[in-house]
Amino acid sequence: MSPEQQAPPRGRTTKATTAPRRRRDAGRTRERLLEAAHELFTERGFDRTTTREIGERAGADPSLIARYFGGKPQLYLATLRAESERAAPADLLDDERLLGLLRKIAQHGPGPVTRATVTPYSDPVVQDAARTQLYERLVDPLCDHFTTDGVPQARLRAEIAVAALTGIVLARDAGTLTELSSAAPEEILTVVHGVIDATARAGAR
Amino acid sequence: MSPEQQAPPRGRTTKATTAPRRRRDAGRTRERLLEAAHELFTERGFDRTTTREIGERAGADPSLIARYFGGKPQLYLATLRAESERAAPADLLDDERLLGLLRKIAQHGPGPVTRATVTPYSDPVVQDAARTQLYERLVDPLCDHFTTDGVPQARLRAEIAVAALTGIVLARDAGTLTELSSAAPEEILTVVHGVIDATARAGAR
DNA sequence: CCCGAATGTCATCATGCGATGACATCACTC
DNA sequence: GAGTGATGTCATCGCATGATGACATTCGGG
Repeated sequence: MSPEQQAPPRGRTTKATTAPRRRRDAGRTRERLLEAAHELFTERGFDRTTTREIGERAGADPSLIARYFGGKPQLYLATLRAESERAAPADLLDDERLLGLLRKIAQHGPGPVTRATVTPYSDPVVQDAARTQLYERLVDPLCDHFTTDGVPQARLRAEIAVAALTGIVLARDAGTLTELSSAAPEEILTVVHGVIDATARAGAR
Repeated sequence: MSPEQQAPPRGRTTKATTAPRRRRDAGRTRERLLEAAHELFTERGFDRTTTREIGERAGADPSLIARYFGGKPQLYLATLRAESERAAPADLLDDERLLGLLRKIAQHGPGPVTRATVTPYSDPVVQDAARTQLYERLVDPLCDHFTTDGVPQARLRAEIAVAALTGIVLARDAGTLTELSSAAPEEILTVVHGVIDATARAGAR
């Protein structure tokens, strides 16, 4: 077909140093699979993502998913773990951090954890892992904040705040609500902040 | 196999009156399929629901779905239409109506329209139909309210309010956030109202 | 240089899905 | 009561998916 697809442009690496430069590198392949999986799970959710797609994007054979991770659900779990190591707990009450979060999501899409908030997954293990992440990163920090501020029903209100934020972020990503989807993070920051703030103040006025 | 599965317990209906009592009734079967589909689409979403399940719950053969509706996507569309005929536009700013909405959702689960807000569907026709419903029933009424109240960015804010509400309702249904899921509609009404209210007031303080 | 393990590729299987069409059964009209 | 279209049942197809194992290739150590 395409002339591009010629013989591998291999520089015949003179065997070179016994350096980490390997053409076959399981570790690297594993990483690429993980990355591709994270992207696709983020874009389409767990169910709509196929192992073949993951393999294609990672430039690896789908069968390696089974070999390296055990299967698609285990790959998903690995994705969650990787995400949790990278991301620090977010302070939703800090405008700057909130804006950062919105920007990051606008750029990279909501994470699998976010999606799991509103979409129950088939595999209970997967569902549970996602929930743990959600609490550690969003609910608990906000709940602590509310508690120290003397907000009643701190936990319930924190959960409502996170749920509302999740809805906003996911709707933005889904494109169902046109103006919301096309608005820049800065444009919605004020309102989103107001929403989160309202969960703390409602009724206590 | 099982003794239960004996000859059809047919009461030999003496032919009886020429009354509407028919053993074969396409209209009724269609209805049952529609009901079952609505329930299942509501519980698990479009993708996770199979035509065989729908048939089983409806007590009808799955092949009738193709015959009566054209296929699974068309059945989904019929579900949306049926839902739209039943449900009137909801006024999210009225506490009583909002409570009624929350109660209804707590009882029957969120409708397919609600779910479509945050989960893009594969079929664009389906997605579009869901969006139309969403605007007519929730966004537009709220937007009008905001406009007459002189709220700036009425449309954007209305969309954010609907998105937030959707997140709350779906998270409640998903069971991911424990306290939110177990709370009664009355318990969260105040906070939810505050959230919607906040979309109008934020920044204009 | 050679061997065994690690790594990657490929063909294939089993399963579940939606769809289709052939066939059986019923209901209504004449 | 015979015929005809409507209605329901069943077997099966084609397709996509995740998984599996056989095979090919490469790497690294002896």
